[in-house]
Amino acid sequence: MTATPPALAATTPPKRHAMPFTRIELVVLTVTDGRLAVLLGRRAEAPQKGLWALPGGVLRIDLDRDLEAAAQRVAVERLNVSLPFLSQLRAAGGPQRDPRAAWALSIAYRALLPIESFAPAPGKRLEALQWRPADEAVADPDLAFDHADLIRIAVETTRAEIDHLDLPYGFLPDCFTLGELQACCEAIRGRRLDKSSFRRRLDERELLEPVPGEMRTGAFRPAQLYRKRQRRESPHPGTELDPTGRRGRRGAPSRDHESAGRRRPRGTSSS
Amino acid sequence: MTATPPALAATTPPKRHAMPFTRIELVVLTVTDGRLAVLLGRRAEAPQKGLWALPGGVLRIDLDRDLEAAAQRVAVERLNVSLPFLSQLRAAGGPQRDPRAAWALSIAYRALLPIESFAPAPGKRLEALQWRPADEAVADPDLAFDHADLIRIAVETTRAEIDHLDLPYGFLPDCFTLGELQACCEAIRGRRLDKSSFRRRLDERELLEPVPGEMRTGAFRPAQLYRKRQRRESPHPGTELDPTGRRGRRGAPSRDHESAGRRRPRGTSSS
DNA sequence: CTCTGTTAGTTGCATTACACTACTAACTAT
DNA sequence: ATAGTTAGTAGTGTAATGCAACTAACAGAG
Repeated sequence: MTATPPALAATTPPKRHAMPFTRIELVVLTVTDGRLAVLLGRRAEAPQKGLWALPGGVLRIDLDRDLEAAAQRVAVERLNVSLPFLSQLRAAGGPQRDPRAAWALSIAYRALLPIESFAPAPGKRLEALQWRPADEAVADPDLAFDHADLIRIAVETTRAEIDHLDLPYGFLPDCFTLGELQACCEAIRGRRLDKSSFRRRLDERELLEPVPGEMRTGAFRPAQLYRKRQRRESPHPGTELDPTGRRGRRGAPSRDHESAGRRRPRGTSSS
Repeated sequence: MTATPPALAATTPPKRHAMPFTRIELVVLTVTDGRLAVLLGRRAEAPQKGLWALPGGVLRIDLDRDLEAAAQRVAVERLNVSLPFLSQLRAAGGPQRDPRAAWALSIAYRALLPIESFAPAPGKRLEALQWRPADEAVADPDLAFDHADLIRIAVETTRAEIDHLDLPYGFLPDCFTLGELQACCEAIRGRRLDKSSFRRRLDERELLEPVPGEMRTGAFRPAQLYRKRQRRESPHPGTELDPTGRRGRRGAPSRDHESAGRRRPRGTSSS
């Protein structure tokens, strides 16, 4: 193949081309009512005024230190909240995406939020906020722009993480029971999981540690609370030789000696 | 919920903010010499003139229909080739990334290329092209900008795909033998794979189909040629939320686990 | 108090997926 | 014919998982 001679290009000064209208869009997910839901805002201004859309805002190169900081700023401006679990989803761009500009580029970020510790309040340019079941939003033809596509990608990504046992800490409080964790994963995946397998896999991978003494006491039998375990450094990969096959912690946390929680057998000795 | 009155915002005219200097970077991978390699170009101009870097170019909103088209245009301009297997990797942005602009944004795309059917030729602004082993490039502190990071992400993504048995069709010709496929996967993963397991997994997932009658006859026993099988429609078996409403987390007496929908008959080897 | 319903947590077993080894088949070169 | 190399298949032991049954702990109804 013949290379196009770059002769003329060399003479061109560092010309400035017009740059795209660049925005951040937020796909904020939560688990509520046993289902995965996405936060939508009703647009208070044109274009697409009145339609439901993802919260988003323009990238401000005078304010934003990087893309993630931009997403945080947008979250504060539009939702009056900060998002601890942000991850970049993808970028979408083209000339037809937004009538405000000749060429619009959006970087979509995904956030996971536990709904109970989150009070969204509509901010600039939004009339109202609404949690919408994720599957419903993906199929909604009335969402503004290409936002249904972005939501679909966010949902697929999140579900794939669950299959990989990347736990959705973003949906959970600091401490949680295994039942709550499983229910959360089931809500995301959209199907029931097996309790035994689920716990065995968690145990083998040593992702969690019990919070000593802490139990969640509800209507029924109290449950041990767990929290995320610090990823141990693995400076010596593969040298974890342990022919016994015993993993770190084994057995029942509730049986974990007297230190863990109160043991108050019922009428066995008192009667 | 209480809507904050957008009083002041309404008075602001649709002010135009400065937009980031937006570029496309290409992480072009291939398999050569039994290893994963990445294509680097030596920069012919400032900044970082003379350093090895990913091929890339400025997004042209007057030319590019969307981001992928922009990546294709850049590939033609810089490498004189078109890239059939493109996928978006991620976006990176910040004020310190490129001295040419106050705020630089790069969208990185990954491409897979079979090296034999590809003749790269240095195009505009590149003095030379070079295939560099991927692991070496990731560890190279002399690469321009943050390109080593982008390469690392591309390599990790590609390796994860192999583990998932997402086959690297981009590295292969239309028809290939199972031995070639396995060698390719081994080069990407950087370790040997077991022939028996590899073929059994391929067979179970029904990813390939034999090209009838076609054999690759080389120095030794001829091998059957295979090609990618059209993805059969798999409308994700109805495991979406079951409408019984028993998902309320608390109060689900149902013992029924929604077990795997369709079961695949085993041993469907068709030889 | 007992009984019942519900969640927490464990155990055992069957099935499956996989790694490892070994084997047969087909071809070329000598 | 023999050696050498790749193609392709089969068996076997082990680990991962799916499934179900079991015990434990608690609240509330009666």
